[in-house]
Amino acid sequence: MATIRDVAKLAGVGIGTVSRVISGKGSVSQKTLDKVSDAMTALNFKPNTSAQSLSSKRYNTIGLWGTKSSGEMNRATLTKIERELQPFNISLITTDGERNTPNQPNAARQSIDNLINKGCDGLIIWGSDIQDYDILQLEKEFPNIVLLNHKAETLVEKSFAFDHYQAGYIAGKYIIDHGHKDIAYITGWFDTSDANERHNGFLDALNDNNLSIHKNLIYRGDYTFKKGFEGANYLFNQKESFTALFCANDQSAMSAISALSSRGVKIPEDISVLGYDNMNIASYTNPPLTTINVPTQKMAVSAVRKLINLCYGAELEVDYDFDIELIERKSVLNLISD
Amino acid sequence: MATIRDVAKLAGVGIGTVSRVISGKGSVSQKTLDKVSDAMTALNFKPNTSAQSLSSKRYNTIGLWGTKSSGEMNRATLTKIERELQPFNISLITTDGERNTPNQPNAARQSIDNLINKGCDGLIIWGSDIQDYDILQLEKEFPNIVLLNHKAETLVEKSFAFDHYQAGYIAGKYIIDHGHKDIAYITGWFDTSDANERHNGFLDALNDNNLSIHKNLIYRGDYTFKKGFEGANYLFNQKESFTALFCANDQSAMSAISALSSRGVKIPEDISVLGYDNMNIASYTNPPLTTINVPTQKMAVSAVRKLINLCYGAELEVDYDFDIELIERKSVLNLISD
DNA sequence: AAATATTATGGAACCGTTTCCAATTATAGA
DNA sequence: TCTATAATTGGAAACGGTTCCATAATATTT
Repeated sequence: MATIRDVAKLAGVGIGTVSRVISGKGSVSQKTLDKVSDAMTALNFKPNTSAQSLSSKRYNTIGLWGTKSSGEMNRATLTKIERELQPFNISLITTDGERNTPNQPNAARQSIDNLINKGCDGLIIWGSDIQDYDILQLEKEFPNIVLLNHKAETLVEKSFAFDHYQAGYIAGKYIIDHGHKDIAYITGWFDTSDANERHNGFLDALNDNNLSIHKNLIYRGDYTFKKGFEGANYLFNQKESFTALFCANDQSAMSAISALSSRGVKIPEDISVLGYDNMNIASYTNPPLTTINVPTQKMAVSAVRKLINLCYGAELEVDYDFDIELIERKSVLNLISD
Repeated sequence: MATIRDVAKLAGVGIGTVSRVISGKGSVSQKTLDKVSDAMTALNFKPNTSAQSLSSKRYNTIGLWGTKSSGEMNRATLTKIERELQPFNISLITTDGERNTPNQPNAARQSIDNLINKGCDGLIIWGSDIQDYDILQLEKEFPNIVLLNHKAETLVEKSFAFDHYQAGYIAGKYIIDHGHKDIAYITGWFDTSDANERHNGFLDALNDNNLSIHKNLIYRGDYTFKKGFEGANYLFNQKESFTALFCANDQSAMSAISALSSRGVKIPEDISVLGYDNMNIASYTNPPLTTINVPTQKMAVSAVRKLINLCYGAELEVDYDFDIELIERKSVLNLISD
């Protein structure tokens, strides 16, 4: 591999000049620029990134921290993120992060530190798999972070999330407004604040309308197809009947629909089902799934842009306002005739 | 940040000794080891990865090259890969790679070179988005590569794939063995050799049994839900009727089932549907989808291990034999009474 | 106890950049 | 033409590790 010195020698200039050409900073006359460029192509010179990082303390790399439980972290979003990074020639390092456990109360922070230590200029923290306290602490020591799909109160500028409470509320309101009074609910996994907010929003919407869910009609799910399927069967077997079912995500909604359909239940005539996420597939279930659109990709784009701004100073358009939209398809029946 | 020299000074030893402690190579007496370890924790010393890479030419990083079109690259597989890497403390850099186009005949190679240039010890090439010729050329210059979900004839040791032709053949055979003669087919996207092999395998199975598909019953899909849905509607409207439908992947199979179901078609009584991929959701469709299991995660694990072996010499168990398994669920009816 | 082999240690040189400053050259103004 | 100013240039020093060799300390053999 050719080094900067080889280039300098061939071009008949000093190494400082070559460095200036590489970075595009500092002034170089057109004549020398040409000489150096020629030498670089002649030698197929590629700057050594380790050397660059070592001396500049700039890594041109950002880290993505998230855990397997952040299931939404799908390839499409990852691609979106990479697309934003590409023009700046910034790499993305992904991690399979750890969550805190009673046994390892610092697991999250430690896996984050590991990631930083690999040489990241900044970090995207995906999801709510880490406590706010830890986030704030981290941010003090390492300010180049951005939160995706999670909001920390004192870090609004760096938080890219929508209002989960409101989203839950909208879901509840929609079901009520369609005349349903007997409602069942397959929950998600209650390990993050966001999940709890959505949950509370949903329940509050019912409360505010003097409705409540019979405790036998709440099934504790975990976002998986499996639990959605099992949950629907469980609920169907209760003596309490229901006309509407809210599922904490589309995956459980889809498998719940399958479970119910295969028992001869007509969706939505017998039971309405409302999902949450608006996955690609939601338009292609039978019936097409009414659900709540989660603007993950938009949030991801803005989060990355903000991070680029923090790390490298580039001024990019950043959005903090993410619409929660209820996508009306065919899986919820309106019981109110007007 | 503390450096190796700070540690050396505090521990009262030379920098070489500290380096030996870090790497665990070379001999260090227990006494000095303790002194150095203490100093390292006291100073919260973390070796600088750039400096390490610069001087050792080892990056502890591998790159994952794949394009958005390799849709299977889902979070679950990515997590599997990261899990294999973690014990060795190796990072993963992902890219959104480019494919060659008539305008940019070297796009793929160039995006690979970029990735290598970021500092990778090795590369996972995911999918068939690059021509064999380019792969062989690359491998000559940069031998630490491994192919995932693609087989290059002269690179068997580095190829981790199953036999797509056979998989297609099995699919065709299964449908025939269940007595179907009027068969429809929603294809995939014919841009990779693997897709073509699967296609040929499927068609050959029919051929070998003196069956063929009416040209009106072949719909050119692209693996998306959308095309599966549209394809099913298109096929249903043809005057030629059919009792079985093969879809090139589960996504199209699922949306095809939805489309047909919503038109009152009973699956599998009226039309049988066979998928391909065995996605998580396949067990939870209505009816549960009979499909062909693609051992993506197993292949990924072996591919990574082989790569670790190539890059770092570790001897790990590597598998080259990936079963193609037809998962029998409820979406294909047996017309043969016996 | 002396000779020899083995283990442990220190530190200079090096990896390939960036940074910074001093020196040189070009340009503009008087 | 002579300064003053600005643009351009060269290269030493620094970034923080690894490597390697010479040397010192210990253990083993005779």
